[in-house]
Amino acid sequence: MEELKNNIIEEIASVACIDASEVVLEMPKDTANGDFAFPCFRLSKTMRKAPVQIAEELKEKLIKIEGIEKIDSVNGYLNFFAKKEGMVKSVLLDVIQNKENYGKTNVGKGENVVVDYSSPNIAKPFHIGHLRSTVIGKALYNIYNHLGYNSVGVNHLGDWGTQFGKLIEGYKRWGTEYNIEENPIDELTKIYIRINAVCKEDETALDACRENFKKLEENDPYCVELWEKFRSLSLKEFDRIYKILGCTFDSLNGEAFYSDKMDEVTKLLEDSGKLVESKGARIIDLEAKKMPPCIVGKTNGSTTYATRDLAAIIYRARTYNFAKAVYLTSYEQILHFKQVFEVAKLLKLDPKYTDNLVHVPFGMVHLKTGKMSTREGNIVKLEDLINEAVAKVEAVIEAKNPDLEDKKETARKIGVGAIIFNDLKNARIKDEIFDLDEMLKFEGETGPYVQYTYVRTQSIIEKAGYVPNIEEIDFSKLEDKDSIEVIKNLAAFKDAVASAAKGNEPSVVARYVVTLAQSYSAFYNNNKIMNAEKTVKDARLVLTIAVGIVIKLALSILGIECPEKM
RNA sequence: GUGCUUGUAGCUCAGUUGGAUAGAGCAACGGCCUUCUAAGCCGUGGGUCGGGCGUUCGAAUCGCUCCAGGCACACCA
Repeated sequence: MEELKNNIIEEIASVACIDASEVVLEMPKDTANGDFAFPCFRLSKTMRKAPVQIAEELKEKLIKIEGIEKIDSVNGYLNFFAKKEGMVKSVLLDVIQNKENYGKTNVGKGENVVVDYSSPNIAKPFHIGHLRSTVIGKALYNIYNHLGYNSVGVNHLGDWGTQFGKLIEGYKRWGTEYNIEENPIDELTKIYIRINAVCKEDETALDACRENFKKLEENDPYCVELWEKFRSLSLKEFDRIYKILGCTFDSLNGEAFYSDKMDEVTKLLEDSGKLVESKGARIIDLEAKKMPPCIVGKTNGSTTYATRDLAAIIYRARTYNFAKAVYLTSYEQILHFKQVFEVAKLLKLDPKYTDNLVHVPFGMVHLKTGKMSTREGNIVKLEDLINEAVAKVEAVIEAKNPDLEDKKETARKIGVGAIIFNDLKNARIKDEIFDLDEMLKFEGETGPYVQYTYVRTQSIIEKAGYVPNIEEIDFSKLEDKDSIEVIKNLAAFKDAVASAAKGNEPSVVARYVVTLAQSYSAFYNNNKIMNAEKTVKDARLVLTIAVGIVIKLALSILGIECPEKM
């Protein structure tokens, strides 16, 4: 398909005497306008002719292009009609021969991309707000891998900061009232909410919390012991959730990991001569960049989130020699990362690192009642959501396919898939209003719909009971409109992945796989496979196999599993 | 107040580097299961692309401006 496109581009370039980079081809929405189109309008200025005339002249000169059977000139457009059989053959061979490696490239040249994602706060519930960072990050991780990068997934745990001073203070005051061994996160959350309420009323309590954190930074044994306890109990719970989501990390180095790496940051910033004192705090002034100052040292001497992020940049540059480092957080932190990335330029790192720090912000999940806040206690825990989704899927299975084997496992894959897909299908910057009913719809542009389409392909392959020899397929049997639509969508996979990486936007792949599934469903409804004449049946089977491969591949890139039956 | 961001069908959203008649899903209505899984398919209705001005052969897309929502803006992360 790319080859065909390149042929056309080269021919146009040579005939029109322009550079190939100036030839931009489109894929017309309406198939009546061909498979590729070249708008001649932009040439009209330099060539001093009407677009229609240019198109006509180019058409006359373009005598023969490999793989093209017809060229039309319509209203200033040059429309190219591909030889269907060749196009069908090249696409299907590509998919069938490469299987799950279809569309893999080596543009990443094995270089490391650090993906900083998920990053929940220790001792707080893993709620539906954390889901976005986790699923978008995981998808980007897979997307970069597919493009030949080596992704490094870092869960930058929120395991440091004043919040631990608060928890320690709360535990000191009322620790015996709560059973944190039994139900760590829920109980710690109660303590957290309670101490926050106290701090709101009582400034001295807040000071005590800050003092606790300072002690923690200074390795006070009591504080460290409590911190370790909170951390390990929380991680145990997170592990359970990551397992359900099929999520793994290459590093769990959170903020605490950098607590002993701050001095170097401070030293480097001092050396830069840009570190100044202001109102008792140590800051980098960013007025020249039209930003508020970046605070790297608090009045009481302890560090900030920014300092730890700077230490992390140094550490990751040295450890991973990254080609790119992407950070997944909600858009609340846009300014923070702008500041940190600016200050990072003062750390004397090779610019190849500091020029490739990318914050990837995403929209927030709101409840109908407003913003979620652990402090206020109005959150939806992810695990509760997953349980509801799986329960609903189980009910659907019971109604539609009660004889299904492995109902529980299938329900898990579908329920979790529905939740993940729902979070990935829209542009990441969009806010989301949490609506359980909306989330648990399994019809239309949803995860279960795509999975269902995959299951249909597998069902047909199973029923056929054989795999046709690709060498013997008569690809001319797939020249009907439905088949061609599927073929074009199969070919579009590579662009979808590339464009998702370019914009750090997994929704492109999610949209893509829906489109592929839709085109196959239409094909499936309009064309009988099993009882077609043998050569037709074989050709359609190969198409079906290819669709199965690409749907499964695309979903796996999105971090979604496919049941074989449902 | 400053900066960023969002605004497209009743609802949720797509819309390639500006291109041909602005597309899906949901909801509504009407069809399609004695034949490969109806979690499906086909059809109908539904649009001042927030408003205005501008650039251009051509604007949902680019620029300016206004309106509306959201977020951030010194010791939370």
